[in-house]
Amino acid sequence: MSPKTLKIDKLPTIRRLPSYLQILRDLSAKGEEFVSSAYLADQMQIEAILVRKDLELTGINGVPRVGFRTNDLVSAIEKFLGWGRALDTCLVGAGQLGAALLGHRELNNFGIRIVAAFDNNPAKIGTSLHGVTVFPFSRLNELLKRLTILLAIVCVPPDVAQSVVDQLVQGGVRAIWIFTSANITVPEHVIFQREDLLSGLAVLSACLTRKGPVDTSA
Amino acid sequence: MSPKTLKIDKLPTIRRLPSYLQILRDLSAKGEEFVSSAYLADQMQIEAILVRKDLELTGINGVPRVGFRTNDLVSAIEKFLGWGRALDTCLVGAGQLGAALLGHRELNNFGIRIVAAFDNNPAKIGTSLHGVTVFPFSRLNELLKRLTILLAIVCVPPDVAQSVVDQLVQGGVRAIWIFTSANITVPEHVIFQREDLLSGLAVLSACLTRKGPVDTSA
DNA sequence: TAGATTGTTAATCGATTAACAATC
DNA sequence: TAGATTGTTAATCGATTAACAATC
Repeated sequence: MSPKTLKIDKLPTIRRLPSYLQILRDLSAKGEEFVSSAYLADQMQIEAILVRKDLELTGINGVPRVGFRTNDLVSAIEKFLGWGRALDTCLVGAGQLGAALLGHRELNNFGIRIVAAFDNNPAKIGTSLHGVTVFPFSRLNELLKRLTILLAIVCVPPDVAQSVVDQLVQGGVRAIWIFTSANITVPEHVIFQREDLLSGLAVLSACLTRKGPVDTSA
Repeated sequence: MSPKTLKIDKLPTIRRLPSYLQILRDLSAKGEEFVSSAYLADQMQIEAILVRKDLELTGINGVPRVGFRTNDLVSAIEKFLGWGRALDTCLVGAGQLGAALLGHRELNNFGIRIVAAFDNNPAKIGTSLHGVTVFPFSRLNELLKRLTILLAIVCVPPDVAQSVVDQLVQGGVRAIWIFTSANITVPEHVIFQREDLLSGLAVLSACLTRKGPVDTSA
């Protein structure tokens, strides 16, 4: 019954791929031809064996005593994630968080290109944020189809989130990345991923509390 | 050797606690005295048994045939996370993302209160963002100590991230929540949590790619 | 009492880690 | 060749799920 937010194999590994990619691109830019699992492990602050396991997923074989070919890993990861060519994406809800995402350089360097923004704030409609034009919600359906957008980023207030998502689905969107903590449902064929900022904070404050907030020893 | 980003028990459960809390507060506001694991499971889109396992961590016992006392759960979770009383926090880097976090209502309803912001942009220094004054970096150390800030949120560009973190540690900060994807190290006694936006997107695009981007069947 | 829901104990599943063989 | 690093296979660990007893 319960739709399960997203059921996919090797989730932890996939979540780490963008970090690998970032490191690998840096190395590549510096002209480093090879990289060892030990180096990546150090950068990622995980164990080397876990790196090797993760890289298995890319299908790239390393060379004993030498390491992995940096460029091969870069392209394999990009391919695995479908980030080879940037995916056209739209942003719904161009408030402060939405605008921050539009301007987020890393985001636009990795996998997606935001080609349109939607907001119902009259002051924003028609303006351009980080080079992306803001359209009213009323044009959502038309533009989704014209631009064949498969992935949408949603940053609207909780009370309109479900309605926005419904419109996106109607417009043919296949994947939704949502930053609103409302209870959303989508049809079977649509995938969605909620980004929950609070969960990271929870981990941090739980640790802080465990340690005792005023433990002043080293 | 490797410092391990954060080693803590029941991590997945802790990450879910804020979502529970949100739902429970809503129920509480509506005057619902009891809640069943089945209801929570439905809202969270997970299995009921997992909810019961999660709630074990709070130490609250349910009543067979009736459910859990909503208010008891709310306070137990708040207590567990140390969110009973808001923790004074500062924000370093009041760029677009930083400003968005400052204005993020949920964040300020849950566990933390941002009492100061720091940025080196002269145009921002001395102004107030969402009611929080922006100070220059040069006053970091002084204010951290005066305000006894234990937790800091970092939204600065990668190239200054380590230096900012070092200053925070020097100023007595014990926990750092960082939104920059640079390789950061902190001393043993400081905990930090990196928020990696890209990892959520990776999951989404990996799924989208697996399904085939133009699979137009139902 | 009967029945719904919790709590407990065991089973399963998957991720991480360890040990070591393979290889350039 | 010797040695460093990968790849493989097995062990461990922890999270989720299942089965069912306990209880109001």
